Amino acid sequence: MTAPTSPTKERLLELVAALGTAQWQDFSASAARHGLTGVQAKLLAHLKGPVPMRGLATLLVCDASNVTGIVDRLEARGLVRREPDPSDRRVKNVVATDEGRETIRRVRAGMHATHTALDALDAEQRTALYALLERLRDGLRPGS
Amino acid sequence: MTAPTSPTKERLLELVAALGTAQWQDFSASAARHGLTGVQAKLLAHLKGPVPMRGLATLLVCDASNVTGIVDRLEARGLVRREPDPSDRRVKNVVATDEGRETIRRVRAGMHATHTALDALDAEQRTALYALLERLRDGLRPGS
DNA sequence: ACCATTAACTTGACTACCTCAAGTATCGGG
DNA sequence: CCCGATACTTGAGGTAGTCAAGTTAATGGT
Repeated sequence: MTAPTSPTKERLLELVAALGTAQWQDFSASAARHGLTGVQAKLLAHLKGPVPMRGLATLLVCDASNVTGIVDRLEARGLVRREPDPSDRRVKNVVATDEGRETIRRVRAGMHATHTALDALDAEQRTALYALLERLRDGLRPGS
Repeated sequence: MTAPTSPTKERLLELVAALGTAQWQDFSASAARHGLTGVQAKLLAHLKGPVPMRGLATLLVCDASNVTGIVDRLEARGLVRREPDPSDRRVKNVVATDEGRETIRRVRAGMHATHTALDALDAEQRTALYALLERLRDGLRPGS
């Protein structure tokens, strides 16, 4: 037989969980080396442009009041800035400062374990992995 | 060319992160439906047999004193039991109660998004995914 | 056998994260 | 103009995480 009987869903589930955990550990450890918590770095990672507080709460899947505290701490370190939205005075847009952008870049670059793991795959494997993960994520995203 | 140039490492990194996050959200949401936090459920998931507190700290990659609190709360709910280790009186082994085992089983079963996502793959895709993830995790595990 | 070291666990103090309820300011439609 | 909805903040309360210190028990060397 070509395939040694496909792995059970339980085994796959376990593996996906283990991978997610390992990746988060790697990310958090790298963030810690730059004086950030994992959550702070994750928020920073979402700031490719200005994002309203509410939008961050949606992205992080948490209450808006939680975002207030995280942004407070990032702002105190000068990695992020709140600026008023010109078209809606209720909204505060969060923007990464130059230092913030540089910091998150370094955090990503410092994920040694993840980089090493990905380096172990050749181009073909990466393409296959990408396709499979994309498919998985699409199923994982919306609702059930 | 057959492959549309393999995806950049950055894109793959991002995808792995997104997948990890989505999976954790799904797990935590299912745990919450059973009155548990994600961390509590994760600890419970490791209890296939008796595990000393220290071992749990290693598995969860956190300080031993942190485990004390988590186990306290699980024990208060009757999902877990501390029992003395016969061969080393310093050690307390944590064991899941029947209710604890049943609860974690239900939490896993309640991960609707993950199950749906995995159901979208055929046997061949699962086998390929499993192999790739296993490879990734092995690289992600030890040191750099 | 004895003592020093080391290991497992808990406690206490402190911070971060997270949610909910309530409050303030603003927006937008009738 | 007023009412309801939306964006954000604040405060209370609980979980999660770290570090330092303390207790108890195992262990190794002499």
